[in-house]
Amino acid sequence: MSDKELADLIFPNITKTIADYEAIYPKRDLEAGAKVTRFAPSPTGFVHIGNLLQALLDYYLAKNSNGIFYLRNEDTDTKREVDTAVDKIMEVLDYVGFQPDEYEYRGKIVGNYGPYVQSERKEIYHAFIKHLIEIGRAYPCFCTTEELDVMRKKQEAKKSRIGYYGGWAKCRDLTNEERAERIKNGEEYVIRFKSLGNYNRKVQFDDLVTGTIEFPENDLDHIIMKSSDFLPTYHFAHVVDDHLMHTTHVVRGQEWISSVPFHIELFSAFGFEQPKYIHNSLLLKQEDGVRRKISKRKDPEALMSYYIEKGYPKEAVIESLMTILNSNYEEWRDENPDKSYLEFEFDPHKVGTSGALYDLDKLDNISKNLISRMDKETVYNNLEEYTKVYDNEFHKIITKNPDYTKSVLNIEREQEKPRKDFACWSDVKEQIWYMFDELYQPQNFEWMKITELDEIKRILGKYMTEYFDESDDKDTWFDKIKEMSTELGYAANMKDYKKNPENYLGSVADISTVLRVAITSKSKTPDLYEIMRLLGKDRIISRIDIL
RNA sequence: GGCCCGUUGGUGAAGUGGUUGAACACACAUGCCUUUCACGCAUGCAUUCAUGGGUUCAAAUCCCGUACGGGUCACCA
Repeated sequence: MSDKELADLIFPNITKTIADYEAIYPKRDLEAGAKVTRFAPSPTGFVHIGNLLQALLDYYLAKNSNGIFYLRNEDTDTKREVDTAVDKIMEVLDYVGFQPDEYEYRGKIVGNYGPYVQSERKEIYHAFIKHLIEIGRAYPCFCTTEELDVMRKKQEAKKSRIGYYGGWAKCRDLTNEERAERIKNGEEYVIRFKSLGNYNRKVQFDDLVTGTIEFPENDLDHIIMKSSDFLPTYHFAHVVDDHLMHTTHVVRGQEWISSVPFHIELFSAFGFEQPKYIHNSLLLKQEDGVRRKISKRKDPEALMSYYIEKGYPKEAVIESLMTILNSNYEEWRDENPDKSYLEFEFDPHKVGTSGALYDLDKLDNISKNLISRMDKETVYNNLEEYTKVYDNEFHKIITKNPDYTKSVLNIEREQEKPRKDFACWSDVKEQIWYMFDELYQPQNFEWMKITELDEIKRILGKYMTEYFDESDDKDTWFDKIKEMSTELGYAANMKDYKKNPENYLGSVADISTVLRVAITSKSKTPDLYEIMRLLGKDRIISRIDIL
C-alpha cells in the first residue's frame, strides 16, 4: 500500500491540496519591509499583562512598518476553552487601542486570510497533514497514553533521553498495510510527524531578542494531530497558519524557544520560509526576596482587568510596558513628549532576556505625569467615562454640573508645573469628594496643631466677620489671613516664626490649616483659595456653622 | 536528570576591551522652597558589575569552570 493510499484512507474527504491553498492565500501585497504580526492568544478566560506585552510588540512592529497586525484565536485546546474569553480579549485590545487589521469576532470575518479561528481551519490543517503523509513525513500512531507512560518510565530507568524517537518510536516502522488494518478496526490514533533529524547535529537560528541560539536538531516524532478531536497541536497550527497568513514576525513567550528546532524541521518539510522569531521573557514578581512568575491567582496586577478596573489611562500602561521593552524609551519620550510611541525606534536586542519585574510604582509615576499634563476637558471626559462604568453614584454627582466639576479638576492643573495627584481614575474621588455636598461628611476633622475647639472658633469667627470677602483676589485674600494671624498672636511670616517660635502662638500656617480643615475636613488639599472660590460663600458658611 | 537561556543598585536598566570616578528613570532618605499636602530644586543611595580562574598593557565587557535563577522535555497552548 502506498503512502498516497494511506493518506486517502485517513482523509477521504480532503480534496484541496497545498497548492490550492497557496493560491487562495497569496503573498500579501505590502511595501518592502512591512511586517506582518499576529496576536494569538488561547481563549482561557484571562488576559495577562504578559500577553499584553506581546500584543504591544506585535502591534508596534506592524504599525511602525506599515504592516499588518491581525488577531488569531488559538482555540485548539477545547478542554481549556472558556466562552467569554474572546470578549475579554476584544475588551483589552479595545482598551489599549490595538485595533487588529484582520480578525474574526462573533461570526464576522475581517480580512482575506481567514478563518482566524483555528477550530474553523480543520480542513486546511488536514490537507497539510495529508500532504505530509503522502510524502512519507507523517504517520498514524496507535500508542495509548498508558503505553507511552511505560515507555517514559523505561527511558528514565535507563537514563536515556525521554521522548518518541528512533527505536522508541514503535509505530514509525509499521507497514502501511498494518496501519490501514488498525484504522479500519477502529483503533484510536494520532498523527505524528516523522523526523529526519539527528540529535548529534546542531541547528542554529536567530532570535531577534536573544541572538543566535544553537540547539541539537529535533529528532522527536511529535504529535501534530490529536486523536480526540482531530485538531492539530500548537506546533502544527503555528507552521500552517503563520505560513498561509504570511506572518513575518512571530512574537511569543520564551516557553516556546526550545521547540523551535521542531518548528524548523516542520517548515523545511513543507519547503516553507520561516518567520523571524521574537521570544520575550516572562514578567516576574518578587516576593520574600525570591523571583517567581507573576501568577493569575496570587497577583491581581497580573490581569489586565486590574488596570481597566482601577482606571489607568491606556497610555500609561503602554508607556510603562514600552519602558520594560526598551529602557531607552524613557529618554526618547522625554525628548519627544508629543510623538506617538509608534514612532519610537525599537531595538529588539535591547529587550531584557531575563524576566523583568513589573513595577507598579513606576506605572503610578508615569500615569501621574501623564494625567498632570492633560487639560481639564480631557480629565473630565476620562473620569466621566470611567465612573459611568465603575462608580455610578459618583458619575451622577460629577455630571450634574460639568462646568463645576471641570473647575474642581482644574485646580492647579493648567499651569507650568501642574499637580500630580491622580495615577488612575479611581484615585480621583478620594481627592475631590469634599468639593461635592452630596459626599461631604465631615466626620473626621483632621485638625493638626490647633485642636482646641475654643481657639478654632475664635479664629473662624474673626475670619468670617472681619476678613472674609468673596471678591478678593488671591493676594488680598492671603494678605488678610496674614494680617489676621498677626492680630491673633500668630506669626504672619514663616521665617519670623522659625527664628523665634516662642514669640508666637503659632504661625500663619496653623491659621491656614484651621481654615482648610474647617472647610474641607482635610488637612491636605490643593490651593485653598481656589477651593473657597469654587465652594462660594454660602457653602463655606454652612460648613463652618456645623462646628 | 538532558537541552537551552540568563545573573550590573530596592526596581527597570545603560554599557559590545580603554573619555565609567558604572548613565538615565522609578523608589527611598535628607535638606531647601512653601499657608497644608503635592509640585519643583539640591544632595545622598553599587569602592563595583553572582563567583573562581584565564587572556590582555587594560575586562562589567573575551574564554573556561562553579553557584544560583528561569524555560523546556504533554493528544496545553
